Amino acid sequence: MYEKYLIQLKEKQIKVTPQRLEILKYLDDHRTHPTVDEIYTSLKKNNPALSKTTVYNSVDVLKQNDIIQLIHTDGSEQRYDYRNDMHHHFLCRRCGGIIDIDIVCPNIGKTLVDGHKVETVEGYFRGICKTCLEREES
Amino acid sequence: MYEKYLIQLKEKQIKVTPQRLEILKYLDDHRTHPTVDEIYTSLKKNNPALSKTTVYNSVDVLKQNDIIQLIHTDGSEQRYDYRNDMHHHFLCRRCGGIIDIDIVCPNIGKTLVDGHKVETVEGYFRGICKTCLEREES
DNA sequence: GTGGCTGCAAATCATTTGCATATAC
DNA sequence: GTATATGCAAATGATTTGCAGCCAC
Repeated sequence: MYEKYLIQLKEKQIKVTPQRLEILKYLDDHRTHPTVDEIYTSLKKNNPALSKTTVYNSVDVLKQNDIIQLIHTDGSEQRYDYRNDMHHHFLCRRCGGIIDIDIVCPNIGKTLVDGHKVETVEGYFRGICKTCLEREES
Repeated sequence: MYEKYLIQLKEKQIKVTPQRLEILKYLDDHRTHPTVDEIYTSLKKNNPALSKTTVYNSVDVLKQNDIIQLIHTDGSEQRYDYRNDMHHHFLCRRCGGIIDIDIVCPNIGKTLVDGHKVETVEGYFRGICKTCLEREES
């Protein structure tokens, strides 16, 4: 059950701890781009000794090793994404949901934009998500 | 000297105060996307009575009235941009600079992406800026 | 066995809030 | 004159840090 995550950690030569496995699994199971507090509150139910510091430390290690990525929404909190590939996000102003977007922009592949060397691009699309639109129509 | 900013405020029927004019002028003169603290520290030199709360209040009013815009970089601070039109930003990981980018992505104009209604798009390009690249070559 | 990880408490830092005074209109 | 803005101090909330004990390897 945790094999998949265990392999991910071993590959990057990160020490395997139950907390790290739980956090990684949580992010894989919850693709809603949770905050540290959401991860902490959920996992604390099964592990009351869990510390928020450990969640901060763990997501940081996972991010540094390119296993997960940090996304920057407009909120005051940092959110994490199990995906580590380049993609974009849609932020719904109605329900607050954050949805992965996989469209490709021709400019995005460019090495140089206005003379600057581009390494990564993050796009944030804002508006009303599909689900909220359908709810409004009815 | 402050005519331009006075007109901007009057047009939106926002009360004109010296603090608001100074903050607006500061943002127009400093296109580096400053933080509230940077605005506050700079303006305090000529107006020691200035309060940081006023800076927070003012940028908020200016943002609500679509005179300036808030940008979301990876930092822990909110940064403001005198421009209010849709454009993107390049974040240099070498010098920390934030540069306006005006390229257009065909997908960005789309009303619908994956069925979601898009209203605005913010693109964050990360890498090494032109100036830092040139410095490295020498 | 040992270095790195965990968990707790205290510290930090950007931002927000409450409220009395001052000011724009 | 009145509603709104300013400025101060205190509160908040996410994140970081210091440190003692624990655990993965």
